[in-house]
Amino acid sequence: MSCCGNVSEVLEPTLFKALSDPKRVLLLAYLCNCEGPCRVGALSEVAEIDVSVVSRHLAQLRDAGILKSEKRGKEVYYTVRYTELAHTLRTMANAIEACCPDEESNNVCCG
Amino acid sequence: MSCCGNVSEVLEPTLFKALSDPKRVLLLAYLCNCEGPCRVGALSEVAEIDVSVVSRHLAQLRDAGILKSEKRGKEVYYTVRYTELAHTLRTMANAIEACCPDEESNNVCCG
DNA sequence: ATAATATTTGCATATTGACGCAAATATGCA
DNA sequence: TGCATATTTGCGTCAATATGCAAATATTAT
Repeated sequence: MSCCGNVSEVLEPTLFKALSDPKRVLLLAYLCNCEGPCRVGALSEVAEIDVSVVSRHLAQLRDAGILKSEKRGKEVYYTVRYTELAHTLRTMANAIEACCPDEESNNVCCG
Repeated sequence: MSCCGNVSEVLEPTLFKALSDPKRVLLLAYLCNCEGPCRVGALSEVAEIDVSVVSRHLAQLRDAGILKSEKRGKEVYYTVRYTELAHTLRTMANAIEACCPDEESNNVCCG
C-alpha cells in the first residue's frame, strides 16, 4: 500500500472539466454574488451570453455537483452548493498534502 | 461590494483544464505514489500510455503549476508540487465557503 | 565521431467541446 | 383554448484538444 492511494479516487476529472471553461467559472462567480437562487435568464443577461449556452453551462455545473437547480413555475433557479463544493476541494487538498510530505528529498522510487 | 468578490480570481480555469483529462489525473496519481521524482519513460510504462503523449501531458501539468520538472542527464524527472497544489485547492475551498453561508435561504437577489 | 537511450516536437487524424440559431417543451395567464 | 414567457434541446459549424507515429534534439557511453 502506498502513502497516498486515495488520490486517484478523490481527483475527479468530471468536476475539473466543469470548471475548465472560463465562461462557466464566470457564471459560477456571478452565482456566488447572488445571495440566493438565480434565474437562467438573469445570468444570461448579466454575463451577456446566449441563453441556450448559459442553460447548457449551468446544467454541466449541476451534473458535476457544483450547482443545484430548482424549478419554480416556468423559471429555473440555480444555486451554488457551497458547502459540498468547499468540502470536495478541501478533501482534494488533504489527499494531495498527505502524499510524501518530504518534498525536498531527491529520492527516486519508480525511475 | 459583494460577499465573495474574489471567487472569480481564485478559480483559475487553467488549473482545472490541466486536471480535466482522465489520463493526466492518472499520471498525477502515479506520481503521487512515487516517493520522489519520476521519469517520463517510467510513467509511460506503468500507465501504458505512449511516451510522446505522456511527455505532453506532463508538460501541461507543469505549465499549470502542478508539477515541476528537473533534468538529470538525459532523463527528465517530474515531481508533484504537493504543498503549492494543496494550498491552491484550499484557497479555493475557503473562497467558496466564504460566499453566502446562509445556503438554506430562499431569497432571490438577482432574479 | 558513432551509437544508444531519453525526451520532445512536427504532423496528420480523430475526437471532443463550444457556439448560436431555430424548434421543441413547459408553465402560467387571459 | 390560445398566447406569452422561460428554458431546454436538435443540429450544423467551427475551434480546441488528444493521439500516435516518425523525425528531431539532447545527453551519455564506447
